[in-house]
Amino acid sequence: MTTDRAVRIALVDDHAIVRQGLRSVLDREPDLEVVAEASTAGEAMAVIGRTTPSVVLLDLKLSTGEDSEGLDLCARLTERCPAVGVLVLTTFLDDALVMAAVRHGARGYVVKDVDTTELVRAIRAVARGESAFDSRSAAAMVRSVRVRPEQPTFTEREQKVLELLAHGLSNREIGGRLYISETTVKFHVRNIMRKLDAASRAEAVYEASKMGVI
Amino acid sequence: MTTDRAVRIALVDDHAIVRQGLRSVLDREPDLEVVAEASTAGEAMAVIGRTTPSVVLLDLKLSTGEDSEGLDLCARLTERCPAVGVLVLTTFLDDALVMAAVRHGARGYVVKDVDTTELVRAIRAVARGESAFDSRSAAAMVRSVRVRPEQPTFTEREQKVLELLAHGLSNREIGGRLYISETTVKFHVRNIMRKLDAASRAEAVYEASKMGVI
DNA sequence: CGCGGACCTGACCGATCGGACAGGTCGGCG
DNA sequence: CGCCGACCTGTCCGATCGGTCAGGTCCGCG
Repeated sequence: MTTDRAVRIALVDDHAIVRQGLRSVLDREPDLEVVAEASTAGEAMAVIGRTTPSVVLLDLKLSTGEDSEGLDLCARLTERCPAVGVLVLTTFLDDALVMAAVRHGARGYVVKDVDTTELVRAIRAVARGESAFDSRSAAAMVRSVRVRPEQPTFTEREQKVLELLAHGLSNREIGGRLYISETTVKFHVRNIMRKLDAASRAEAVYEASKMGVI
Repeated sequence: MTTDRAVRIALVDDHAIVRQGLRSVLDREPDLEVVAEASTAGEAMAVIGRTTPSVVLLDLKLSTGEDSEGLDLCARLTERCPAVGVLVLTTFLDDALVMAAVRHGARGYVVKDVDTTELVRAIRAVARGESAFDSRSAAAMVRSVRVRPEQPTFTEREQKVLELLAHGLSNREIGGRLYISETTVKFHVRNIMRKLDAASRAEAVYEASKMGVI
């Protein structure tokens, strides 16, 4: 009768051996129950729809070797079944991949060589609706998000201009908003572009956005 | 003789009571040692330079009530002393603030009402050079990073144009790069702007960058 | 076999941009 | 005091953009 209280888990990994290993690890935990397995994205969608797990352990590298298949599955899963939490479980750590997984709806990211207690802890966290990242994955997110140290500094005025620039305002409109002339705005825009080494306002906005200045 | 192996900690919080509370909690852990306290940013910089802690517990809300003071301190700390790990410890959870802290060099973020074991675990993780976020902070990062579900889809061509757009190329240059005419590029740019509801290419790049399309 | 979608191309025009001049004020700092 | 940096203003011009017409091909889907 622990069934209705147990965390229902689906395993999505193209390696049967890995699934078997996970199953044996998780079977030792009385509150965890593996209710489904799948080796491909299509299979996963079908079986998950039937078995309604609360957590999906997903290896992004599926048969095709393309990450996109796993990411795509991740996005479709979280869209169709918002109740299920996707916990990505991969062999290698890739900074960009962590970010990509999160963008596609994953609620956690764990590298396969963490010890089992940490994996189990992550699963329980995701089941509770929380997020779970092992320390290296968290570090990867930090690296992806953190600004570069050589970040140029902007004056207050440039900062304001930059924000309005990003929102698509023309020089004249920015001038009106800041009570300065269009010419002055062009002056600031030029300085901004110079500092960011950008060839156009579009690139300036891109660089500034990347480094979190906006 | 545990001193040279202990994690040296600095407490930066403008409330003496909070510092006292933290100190009593951390004193119970034999491997943790509070070596410095500070209530203002200036004080913190001075005392941290002298006592060389490996972890700084930082409350972003300092006396001024402005987050910027704490963020600024965070940035200066991590710049001047890359060896110290800043673990942000705040009362309230603010999605934007988590991101801001990370951007300014923080290696962890914990809300004050976590239980002490989790706090201690986070401190040890940061001391080891790892990252540490409690589950709600991690969730905040996820929310900040995740794309909105209403994200428009771009055709392959639009995707390419968008990338070159972000790198500051003009329509003509993009056309040259993709072996299509300038007119065609303008056609794609218009569609991109329409999909992103942007008034200019600059705003289009900003929106696309925000949602991780580029 | 039509229909739509993605993709491609042309011409035209006013608005805007990017860059180059040439100025100005104000406060801080040596 | 003179210098510098942030900020402000102007004029001029060619390049580019944003928008609007008008067309076209190719392919998949009903």
